[in-house]
Amino acid sequence: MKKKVSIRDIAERAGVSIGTVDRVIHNRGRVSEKTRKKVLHICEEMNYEPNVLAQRLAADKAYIIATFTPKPRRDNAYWRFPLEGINKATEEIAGYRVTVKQFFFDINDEESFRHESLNMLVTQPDGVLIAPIFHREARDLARKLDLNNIPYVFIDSRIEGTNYLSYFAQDPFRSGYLAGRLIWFHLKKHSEVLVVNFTADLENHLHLKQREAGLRQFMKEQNYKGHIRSLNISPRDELLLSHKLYENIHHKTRGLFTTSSAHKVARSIRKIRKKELMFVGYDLTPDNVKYLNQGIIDVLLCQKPAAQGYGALRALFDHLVRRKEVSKEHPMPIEIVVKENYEDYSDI
Amino acid sequence: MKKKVSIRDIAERAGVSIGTVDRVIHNRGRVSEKTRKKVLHICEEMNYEPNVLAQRLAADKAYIIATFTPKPRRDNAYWRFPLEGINKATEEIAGYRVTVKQFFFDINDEESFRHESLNMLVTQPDGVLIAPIFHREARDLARKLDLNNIPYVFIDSRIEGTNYLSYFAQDPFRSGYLAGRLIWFHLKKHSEVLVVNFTADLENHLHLKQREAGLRQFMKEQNYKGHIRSLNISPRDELLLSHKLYENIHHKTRGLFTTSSAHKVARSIRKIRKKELMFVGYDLTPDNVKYLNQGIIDVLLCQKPAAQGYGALRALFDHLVRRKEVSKEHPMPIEIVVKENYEDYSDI
DNA sequence: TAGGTTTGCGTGTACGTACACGCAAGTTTT
DNA sequence: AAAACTTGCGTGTACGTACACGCAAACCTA
Repeated sequence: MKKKVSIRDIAERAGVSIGTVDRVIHNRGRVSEKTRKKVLHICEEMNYEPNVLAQRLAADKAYIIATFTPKPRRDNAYWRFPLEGINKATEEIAGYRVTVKQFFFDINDEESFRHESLNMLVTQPDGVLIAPIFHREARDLARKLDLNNIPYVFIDSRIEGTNYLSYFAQDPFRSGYLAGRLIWFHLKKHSEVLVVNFTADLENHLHLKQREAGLRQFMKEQNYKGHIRSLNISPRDELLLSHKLYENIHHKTRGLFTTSSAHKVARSIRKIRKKELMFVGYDLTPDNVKYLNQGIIDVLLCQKPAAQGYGALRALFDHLVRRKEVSKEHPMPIEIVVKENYEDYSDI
Repeated sequence: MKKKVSIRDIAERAGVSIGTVDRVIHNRGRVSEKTRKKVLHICEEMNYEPNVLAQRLAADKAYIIATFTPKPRRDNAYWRFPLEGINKATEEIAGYRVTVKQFFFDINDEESFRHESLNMLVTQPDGVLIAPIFHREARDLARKLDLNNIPYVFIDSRIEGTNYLSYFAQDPFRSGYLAGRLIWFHLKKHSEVLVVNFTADLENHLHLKQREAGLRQFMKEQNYKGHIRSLNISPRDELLLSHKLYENIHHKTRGLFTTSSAHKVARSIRKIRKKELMFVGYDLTPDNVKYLNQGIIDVLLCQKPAAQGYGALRALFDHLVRRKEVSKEHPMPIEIVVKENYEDYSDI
């Protein structure tokens, strides 16, 4: 194939040294206007494109990317998945002089977010991946990063009004809307649907609220006449869950939608006759998958957490190292997972 | 941060020259067993990983990758998608001295496959991506490539008994099995299911046959007592389709499964009352999506054709350029697509 | 006008790897 | 035993770019 032109070729043709060409290309100044024009013209003419390999090799800069996510724990298996994606991307970009440092905070403790974010900042990262669980604290962190001109990417959700490089998250309303469709397949004319929100403060977990809103919107658009009940229950009252469910599920109930922690609801309703009930929940955690396999849960909506971690890290890499344009928006697909295809989603 | 170890570091620690380390790493021989072991041991110990950039720069080889897929046409929109994935991957690896050349054949003409494959071979590609539509011809091509030690990757399906580097395709049986589950959600005790195979020769399109087999297997395992009809119709008899469908769909029919060309069936049954019928088909072609949006088709199973093209090209890149181990098996996930999330699948 | 600064350019080394070559010591062939 | 290989290793150059350094000539300052 036709050989690529190098700055040496340019230099030769222009009758100058490669140093001069280098200065022109990088706008380092100290070149006469006449020479500059000439070199640029020849670059154009010979269709010069820099050799990325040689650039990176010569630049020899070691990048540091920091990740900042909730610490995965037994009752919080979900956050292992983004880490898997992060680890995969880390492996792939090994050899490019990029160091990825992982930092964690406690998902139930705003203070740990503040504290650990400082630990992260002192490593002087060149880019940061953030799961902005705590709105206010995450916004403060974003501001600091903006001040220092450090690019950052959000996963899971995003903070409006910040200057993020990109985000990778699912639209909660749309996913609820889709859940509506799935339950709809199974409904009869006079059935009922039960929505379970497992949280103490629905207003502080807007994505759960939006999931429910999406489902109700769908039913409304279908002119569904049956009743849609909501059951909001705090994690503190977990012991009451079983009782509450029995109270709210009866022979007309043909749809069940949990906006989080599907496995807890699944455990409670194990004994209810199942073929009658279309049960849709979220996320492929091991606990949830167990009940999916048992046929208690029918569908799990997946937000591809591993892909989020993977994509976000690669976005930072593309931006920092490869200097490529990165798309600012990355709405994650809403994956429909049933017993028969959940294996497809066990890896990234 | 900790500097990456180079072969120089290895050489220093081992008390040999970098040339020796190079010979060990590349198995060029002419190194005493003792030295070899020592160097390898130190590589392990220092966790040496080659710098891809420097490797590529030094090798200074320009790779050629050829792709060989059906030419996308108006009645064959599907094959645009793999190309999109191929183009995306091509962009990503631009700058690594890799040239991707696309070759096409006519999906209805075995002769064009043979002919174009020769055109492809004369470019002396270093790796090939193949859509093995014609079993016998594809096998011949694979043999030639094997003889010349040119690695190749299959998409869409694979030819058993060949020495492919990797494949990216969906398991047709499993996808039919999954379709069974989806239709099952909608069935009543005494309903019927209709399966439509749109082909002249089911034996020559085994993946369609396997899709149907998967569905039947699922129903069998559920102890489904209702009837499952099969309607095999040749594309030549397309005009009869409408009539045949009316003949085979009646008030008890609550499931409709097309193993291909869903849009043609959809067009024919537009006028049949719909809410009663759960219609599952394959592939997100524009025609199919149109009927998905109109509510005629309920679910499309997607085999991620763009991801297949993308993954296959990257696999070749990883193998040739990055010399990384490539997984031989890449079963594609079976994506469940409904009206409410099809947009998520419009890009890669 | 001596001294300093700026402008404009070339040279040299480094990045990490591949590979051709060379050379001494040991081994086989004639 | 001389000639011809083989084994085991080191050296040197190339890949294309970045960047520090150096050095004239031109320009400015006091």
